[in-house]
Amino acid sequence: MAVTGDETEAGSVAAGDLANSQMRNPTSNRLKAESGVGSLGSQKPLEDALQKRALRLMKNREAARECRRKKKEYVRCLENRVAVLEQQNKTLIDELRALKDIYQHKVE
DNA sequence: TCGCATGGACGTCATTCGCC
DNA sequence: GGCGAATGACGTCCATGCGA
Repeated sequence: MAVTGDETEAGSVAAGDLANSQMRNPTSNRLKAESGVGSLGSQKPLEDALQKRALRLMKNREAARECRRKKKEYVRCLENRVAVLEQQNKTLIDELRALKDIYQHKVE
C-alpha cells in the first residue's frame, strides 16, 4: 500500500499526474477543432466544450474509482471462495480416508 | 545511502455495453 | 444511432524493500 485513499481522495489530483495528462493530451487544440473555434470568432463554443470535457473527466474519474473498488471486492470474494473450497476438499479427503479404513477392517 | 525493482493507486483515453 | 456508464489498457507517481 503506497498511497492511501485519503491522500488522493476527492479531486486532489497528484501533481505529477496532472502534468502528465497535460503533456499527453493536446486538449485545447482538439477542443478548438471540435467546437469550430479558431483564432477568431466567439469563445462561447470553446468554453462550452471545455466545460463539457471537464464534467466528463470528473465523472469518468469517479467511475474509475468505483470500478477499481468493485474489482478489488470481487477478487476478495473469489479468494474467500477458494479458501472455503480448499477447506471443504481437505475435509472430504479425510472423510474418504476414514471410510476406506473402516471398509478395509471389515473385509479383513 | 543510493539505485533499482515492485506493487498499489491514480487519471485519462478508447472501447464496449445497455438503455432510450 | 446517440448517449452515458462501465471497464480495459496505458503511462505515471509514490512508497517500500532489498542488495551493492
